Amino acid sequence: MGVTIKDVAKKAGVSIASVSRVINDSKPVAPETKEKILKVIKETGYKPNAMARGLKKNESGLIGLITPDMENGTFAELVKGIESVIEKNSMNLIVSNSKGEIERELRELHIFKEQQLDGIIFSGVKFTKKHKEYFDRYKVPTVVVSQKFPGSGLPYVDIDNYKAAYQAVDFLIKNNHQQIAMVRGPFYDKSAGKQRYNGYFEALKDAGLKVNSSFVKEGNFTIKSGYQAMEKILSENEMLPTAVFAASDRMAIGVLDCCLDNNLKVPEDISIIGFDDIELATVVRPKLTTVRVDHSKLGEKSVELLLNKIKKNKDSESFYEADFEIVERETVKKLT
Amino acid sequence: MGVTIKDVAKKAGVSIASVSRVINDSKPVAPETKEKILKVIKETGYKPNAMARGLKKNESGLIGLITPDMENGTFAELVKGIESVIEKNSMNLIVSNSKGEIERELRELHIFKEQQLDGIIFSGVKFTKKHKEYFDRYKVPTVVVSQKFPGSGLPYVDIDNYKAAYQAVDFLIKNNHQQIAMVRGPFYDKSAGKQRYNGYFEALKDAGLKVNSSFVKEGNFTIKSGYQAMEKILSENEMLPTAVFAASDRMAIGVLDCCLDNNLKVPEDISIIGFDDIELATVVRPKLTTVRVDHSKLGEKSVELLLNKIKKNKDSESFYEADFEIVERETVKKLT
DNA sequence: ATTGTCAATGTAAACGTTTACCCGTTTACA
DNA sequence: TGTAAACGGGTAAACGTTTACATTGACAAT
Repeated sequence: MGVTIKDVAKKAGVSIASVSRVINDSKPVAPETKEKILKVIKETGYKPNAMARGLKKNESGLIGLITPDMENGTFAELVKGIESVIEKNSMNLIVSNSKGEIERELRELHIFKEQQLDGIIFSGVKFTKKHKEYFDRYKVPTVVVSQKFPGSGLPYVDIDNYKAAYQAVDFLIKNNHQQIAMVRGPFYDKSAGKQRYNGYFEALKDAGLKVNSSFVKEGNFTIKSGYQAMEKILSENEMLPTAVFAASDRMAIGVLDCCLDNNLKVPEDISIIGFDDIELATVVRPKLTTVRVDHSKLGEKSVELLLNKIKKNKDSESFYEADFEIVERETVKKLT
Repeated sequence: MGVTIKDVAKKAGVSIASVSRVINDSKPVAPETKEKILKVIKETGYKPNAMARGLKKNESGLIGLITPDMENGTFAELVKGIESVIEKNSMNLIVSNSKGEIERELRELHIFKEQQLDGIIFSGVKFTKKHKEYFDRYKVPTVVVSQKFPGSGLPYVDIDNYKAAYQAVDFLIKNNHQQIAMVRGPFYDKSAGKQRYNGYFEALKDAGLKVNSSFVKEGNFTIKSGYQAMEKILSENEMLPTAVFAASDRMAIGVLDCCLDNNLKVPEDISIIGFDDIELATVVRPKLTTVRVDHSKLGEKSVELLLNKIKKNKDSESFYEADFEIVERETVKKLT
């Protein structure tokens, strides 16, 4: 179909080896020959066939990203970070949405194996026996992002979810809140969702506050689920919390919506703190106080770790924990 | 490295041809043989190498998406639509962000050619001579999405931007607004941004309203640019508009923010209508009245068109125009 | 018994590269 | 001047598939 290395070689009156050498400059070739070849390449618009090259060199130049959710507001930022370093290494990014379904996730992993991806950035929701089998068998270089999966042996890039949650709740406590509710995410093994809950729990405990189980409700990180969780908290408790910690900004927004719809003023009647600091957090009124996580950085770091792993760089870090920071905006009130 | 078709063949005591036949079921093979082969495949975890296959069959199973912006709130939805149909055809999606820079865009296109992508979904910002050269030379099947590029000869999937803008402004007029400002996007050729402005212009003209050039300011589709555009409108005019039409929801949110910061009540003092209906539109207070565009559908349709083009389906549509609809929320007030 | 047909399978070429190996010329140095 | 090293460049094998073509054997029809 297109023009191949043979065509170029013939037209330039050299062997295909020479052409290969100039396009990769893998070996010196005489200036005149080089020029001749370059000229033909320009004329014909020749592009080396990545599949043929990949087959031979056993690398595809492709990195895969599996996420459970592309609409959570952090995805774009994550991809931005990933792309920035992928681009520098002239690789390409394949994305795929598992929708949080294990079956789909596994299927994607297998497809990625077939496609001969050089590495995978994996933002899974759970690490099952099947995952283990997969990674044991195929050994595709992989790094986990925004999650940890201890015991999987996979390097990860994340923040310290426990610590971040602890500090968020502690921030509330320092503002004299005592009745603190939480809208948490689902629990899986040692997942981020679980860690954030642990942080909440310990912060309360350390402050000598009792944790009230009807104050914690589960959501699934969507705005709607945050709304519904807050509805439950409102209806099930006579004495309302003075503050709520949501395990994601989207859920926090749902909480906020719910409060507003129930004529609760934020932060006068009730304070809210979120998690992530997505763009939404700053456009909502009142603006959301939250825990800032630099997802773009997480993206960058995960590719860097992955690239190290691909190059079998033995003494490379096997994890990275990014900083976080509480950003005060308008949804937390200091009680007197 | 991994297990290949040869290994499977040897272990099953058959020829590689037979193995190939069962994994593709391209030709009948005796049930017992088949079973034997299948068993070995399962045992060894054999996966066909997509690069080898692709090289031979001259197709990669890869579709590329180029967008200028992944953080505009429509991207996730678009990709969702794209993925849903790509998945059905067991293909994979490569994404790439041009950041609206022509150079980068062109570079991506060339990389896509090298990677032997089967097709490209192109959301460009401008169609230059270099684009034309590229498509003329390489003939990679391509469909344009959320844009048109008449004269490029490329099929497109979009809405009728002119009509949609016209109706949005007409909606304002029907609510008795007469002083209508617009925050428009940048103009390129016959771009969507231009079309939306034309719709605004004509709607005013048809209603016998004069268009006031200090009422129209340019943004670049970000929230911030919307804010700044509105600041200009506010500062440059003694008599303020009673309504503003923003060419995207994000800019509309910027406008809203600016109004709020300037103690203008929305919609009491000023009405706003946006464009796109991204999720943000519903979480902002007051909730944004806007023109709903189904980006997920646009995504689906663009892959469908692309697949037709790849299969050289001659009598396939060469464009698709999706519906849109005005969704009334809380930012437009009916004047009396 | 001979031929023909058909199904199942095998053989080998081809896809477009990279690269180990080889060969011929030139250069450097004793 | 002779020999070795260095250099430039060509040949061909290999990467893991698919597939056209060839082969085999079984069975039916003559």
